[in-house]
Amino acid sequence: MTEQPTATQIQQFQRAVLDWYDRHGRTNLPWQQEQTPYRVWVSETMLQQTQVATVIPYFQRFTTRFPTVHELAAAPEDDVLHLWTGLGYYARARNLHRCAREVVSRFDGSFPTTVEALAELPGIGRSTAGAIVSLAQDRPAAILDGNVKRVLARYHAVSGWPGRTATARELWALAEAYSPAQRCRDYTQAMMDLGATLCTRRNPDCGHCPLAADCRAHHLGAPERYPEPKPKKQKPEKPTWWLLLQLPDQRCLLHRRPPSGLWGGLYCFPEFDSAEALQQRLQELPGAVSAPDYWLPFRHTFTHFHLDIHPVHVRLSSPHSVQERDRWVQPALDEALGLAAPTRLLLDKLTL
DNA sequence: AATCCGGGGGT
DNA sequence: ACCCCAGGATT
Repeated sequence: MTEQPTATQIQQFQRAVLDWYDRHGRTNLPWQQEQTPYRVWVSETMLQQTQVATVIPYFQRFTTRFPTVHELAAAPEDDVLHLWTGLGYYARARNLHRCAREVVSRFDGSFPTTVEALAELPGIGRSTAGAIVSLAQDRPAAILDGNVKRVLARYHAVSGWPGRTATARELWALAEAYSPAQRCRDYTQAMMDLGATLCTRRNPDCGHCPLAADCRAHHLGAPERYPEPKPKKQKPEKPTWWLLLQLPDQRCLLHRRPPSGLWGGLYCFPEFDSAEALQQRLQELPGAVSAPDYWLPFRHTFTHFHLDIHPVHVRLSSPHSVQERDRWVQPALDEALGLAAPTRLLLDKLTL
């Protein structure tokens, strides 16, 4: 168990971090301009499990289409998922939308001002709530994102994987201990900048780090050993056959997935567990059907398994009536629908 | 307390 | 091929 720092150590730590921030901190990120609770919330949500460079264009499009929480709350869910297409972790988008509606209906469009109240909203946890309070309101609140985890785990040589409860509890205690009463916004931004630019996962630049003098991992000569990696297990492989049904006018049949779970709420090609199951479905289709064209399978890897996708392209002479959840979609048109990355990829190929 | 949820960029 | 990233919800 890591011992808590003394008051003197805390002051040294904060001064070193803030002095460094004044000289080297980042000030030009899109979400640092006009730091409202809404913009901080959207950016923090996008940045969960997603890197800054990837997020920037998504953030720009999203805040242009939805400048305030009111436009977001008023939008159909498909519009929100559409702007999230390719970002992954689509539950984030659904929670964002639900949360916007709650903020508008319950709080008249103004975000709550305490960590506790914020963390009760869908999609906002302890860290994101702390980010909104400290960054948008400049009031004291700790965050514990990947950057802060890395800085603190190294500074105190905290053992264990941060996904373990005991390790997370230690890191949170340290994050709270160092969180200052003044310059809350600058401190939070400084810790994220430190983790993102110097205290990086590999090849940390300890030579320029303001905390190196008292960093235990640095003194051990092995900063990269902290935080400890997640214990890995091998991923199972799952084959799937996707039916790419296309009309003479190029439109394709897409099916809306259930609202929760993998790719929840997104539109996908009809999927089958085997080629035989897909062929059986073809026989049930009304109208003339071309011979199936079996495309080269490709792999889409998730956190926990490999999905081996076997696309089967079939041309259909005329559209048949479809269920409520199904739609005929023009692949070239960027319709307001949420699509998973492999679906977007195949639709692009179908326009050629 | 452990598991689930995407996709991309770096090495 | 493998690493993991500005986490939160669900079980």
